[in-house]
Amino acid sequence: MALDHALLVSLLEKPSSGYELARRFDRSIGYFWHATHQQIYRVLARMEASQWIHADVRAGETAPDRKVFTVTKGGRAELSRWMAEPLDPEGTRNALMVKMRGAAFGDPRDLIAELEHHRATHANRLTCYRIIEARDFAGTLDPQRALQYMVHKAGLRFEQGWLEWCEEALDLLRSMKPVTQRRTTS
Amino acid sequence: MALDHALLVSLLEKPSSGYELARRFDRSIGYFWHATHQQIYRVLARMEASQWIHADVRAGETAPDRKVFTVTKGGRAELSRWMAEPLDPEGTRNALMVKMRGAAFGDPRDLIAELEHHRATHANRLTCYRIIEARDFAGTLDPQRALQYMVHKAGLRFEQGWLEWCEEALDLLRSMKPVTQRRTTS
DNA sequence: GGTTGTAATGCAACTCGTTGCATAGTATTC
DNA sequence: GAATACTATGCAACGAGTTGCATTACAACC
Repeated sequence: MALDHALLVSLLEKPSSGYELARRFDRSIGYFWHATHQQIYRVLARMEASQWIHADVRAGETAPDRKVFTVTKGGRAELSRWMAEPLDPEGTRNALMVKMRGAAFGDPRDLIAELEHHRATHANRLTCYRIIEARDFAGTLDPQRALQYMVHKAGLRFEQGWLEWCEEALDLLRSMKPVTQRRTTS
Repeated sequence: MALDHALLVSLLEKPSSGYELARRFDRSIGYFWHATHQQIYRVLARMEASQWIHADVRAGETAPDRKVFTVTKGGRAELSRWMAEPLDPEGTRNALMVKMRGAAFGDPRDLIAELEHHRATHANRLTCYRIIEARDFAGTLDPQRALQYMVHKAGLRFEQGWLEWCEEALDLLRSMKPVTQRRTTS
């Protein structure tokens, strides 16, 4: 599992409470890793028990006591251990691709609306990432920033890729005759 | 959940046994969906109970009785139901990106080997996909084929994207000074 | 003839991820 | 001053995914 390590990196970048992490995860590293507050709280509890992180309780400030977590030496050690361990490929999962192939067994044109929605989503994200790029990654960057930018660039690249693919797929679907009922090929 | 539906599509394309599905999943739809034989057997059992698929036991042929599954009318109905239901975005997860950001808290050059390995993997897959493209998707295609090709193209596009990104990231890492120990930014 | 390899199916146990709910204080709006 | 929304944390239960093991049969090798 790597949610642990994603959180360690995030906490090294900035010590935070669980709630704060949950929200930051919808941006930054979040392009490549999403987690709900539930998962985060559980993993934080586990990591505190393993003494990879240390909680600093700030009472009263806002509402219920805020627990701000910092990475300990043990946590840093665990992170380096994990960093050194080679990754295996990681299987992508994409239900849209399943739908594309499934479309052959119904009317392919029924997928048009879905694809248009995806195209719009990717276009939006792309715009958003470009704004962040201009704001946060202009000029010369220190090593940490440069690495973050490289991750950001992967985000840009993939949104762009999806966008182009959606266009291409829409062209295909629009060119197809309605109701191409196909039976199994067996 | 969509493993169910991925299997339905796969079975519509070609009725198969669990074992066969498990292997086919490492190719074709498998670029965008991976599952172990365990998951597959369990889902098949569940779907048989729901009468979405029907088992045809072929005894003796090979070793233990082979159960060849076919999609029933109920299964087709369920597939259309799912096809019509809109998808939500799907959060990607990529541990390599976590490592990239984590690299700022150790020696970034330690990641070079890892990235080279990824680059090689993506280059291999790309070659492999190109061979399949030339073999299976040349000339005019019927609607089902055309849809499969579109999925295949997504695979090509993303392998290409990763490959280029790996090159870019390697250039960055190689240009970085060894041992850039950084503390947290808090 | 015994070992190893591969096709084929499956159980059990565990961890990860998701969903729904609960609480509690603070801030804002009508 | 009551209702609504947001910050902040957490429990409980369930379902998805992973890992390790077990079984059976045929096929090939040495």
